[in-house]
Amino acid sequence: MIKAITGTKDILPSDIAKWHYLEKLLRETFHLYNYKEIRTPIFEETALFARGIGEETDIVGKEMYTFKDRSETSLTLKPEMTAPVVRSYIEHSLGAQQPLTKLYYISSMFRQERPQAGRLRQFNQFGAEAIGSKSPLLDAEMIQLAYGILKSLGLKNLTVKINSLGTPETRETYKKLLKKFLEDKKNKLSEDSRRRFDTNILRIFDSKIESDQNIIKDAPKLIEHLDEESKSDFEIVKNQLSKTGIPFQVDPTLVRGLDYYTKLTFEIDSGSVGAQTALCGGGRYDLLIETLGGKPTPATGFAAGVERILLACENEKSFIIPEQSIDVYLIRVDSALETVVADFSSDLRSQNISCDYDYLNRSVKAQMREANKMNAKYVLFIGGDEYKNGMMNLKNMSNGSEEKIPYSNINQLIERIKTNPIS
RNA sequence: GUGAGCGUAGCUCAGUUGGUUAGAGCACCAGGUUGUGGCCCUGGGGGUCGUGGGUUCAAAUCCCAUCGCUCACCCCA
Repeated sequence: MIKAITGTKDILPSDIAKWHYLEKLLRETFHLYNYKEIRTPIFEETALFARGIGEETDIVGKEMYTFKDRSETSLTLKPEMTAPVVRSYIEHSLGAQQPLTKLYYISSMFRQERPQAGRLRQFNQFGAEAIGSKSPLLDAEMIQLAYGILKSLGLKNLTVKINSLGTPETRETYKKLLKKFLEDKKNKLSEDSRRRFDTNILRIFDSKIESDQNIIKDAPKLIEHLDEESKSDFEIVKNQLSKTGIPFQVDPTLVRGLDYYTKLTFEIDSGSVGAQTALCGGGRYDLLIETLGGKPTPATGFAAGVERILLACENEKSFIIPEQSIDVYLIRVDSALETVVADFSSDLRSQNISCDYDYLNRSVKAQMREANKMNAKYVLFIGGDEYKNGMMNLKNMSNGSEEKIPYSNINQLIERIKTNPIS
């Protein structure tokens, strides 16, 4: 038997409803904030991610699905969406049409990691990017937007963490400071952290190893060495969050694994999804556009994991999807009337009435069971004596009542079904 | 890449110290008055016990290998 590739999942009809529910909520919410959808190709030139995300990141270093096409071009299945969106923004000069571009997306991403709870190799993210403004109000809006969506889904167990990484200049100054502090303690650090010392020293804060944490806890904090603008922007974000009633905590160790972040970064965690707690992560990336060849343009955004969110919703039973139903199930009492039933179905469907019937030549009892299983609101019996007298039987499945309707008057039938909805 | 746990019906699982034709619940199909659902009752179909090898008179059960799944580490959504 051929099975789905490791780390990929089928979304079966039995659980598609909650995806639709979420997608509808997303489109409505993004519209509320005036974001427009963008769709980019599933793969890109590898260089886009190498340059955009950063050569030293885990994503680029070991997680990408990279392959060569027949012309030997190196291609990569997108592991995240910010770089492609920025590429598209530059390529089509979206910024020339208006100074601020607000975009959202819902799409599959690919990363070759070992799967576990809340982690897949093909997974879906939704997110937003606002390109063209350095206003911290926009950073606050991102958090508000993401947090609002999670709240709308009924999620409770949420933590919003924020931090500021400052401008590149202050970050460089700070890195030197940190390097100086850690210099003589370097050989006490774990192997991973010693490697980070040279590649990306800030990520040492991410280490979960206790001995590392003991060393790093007395280190100077980036947040205490911010430049004036980063500092005041951070204050504005915090004020704005407080005003909109979003609970948050400042986490000076929140250093995200993508190199392009500047100033504000944030993460929304859930306690309901296993070890992978981050439902959503984002922040400001004022340098990325020029890194990818565009004009220097400030930008901010976030990405959220659909599977993780749905997992949290499932575990918290945060929302309930109503059962699916159809309006009418047509039952043929005489097996000779198959084509009559088919014709009636066409008529009903053309009038926007959802219906179905038995294609397996089963007994009336079997057809009734089927109607019941499909949550049909009505059953229409066709055949027998009524049919000979030009009538058919319409049965209301919630109260069991039946009424006769002339076979020739389909309008009366449609009227009945439409004006007599069962709540 | 590293570590741990688990593979028996479509699903959830039972299966004794190795011992007849491998079971249950749910789901599916048929029937329970000639043309009517849910509840209930009766019957039925469906399994290479993940795969390959080994031990044995005898393997779902013991041993080895292999594949797959799950969870965790790393990191991230």
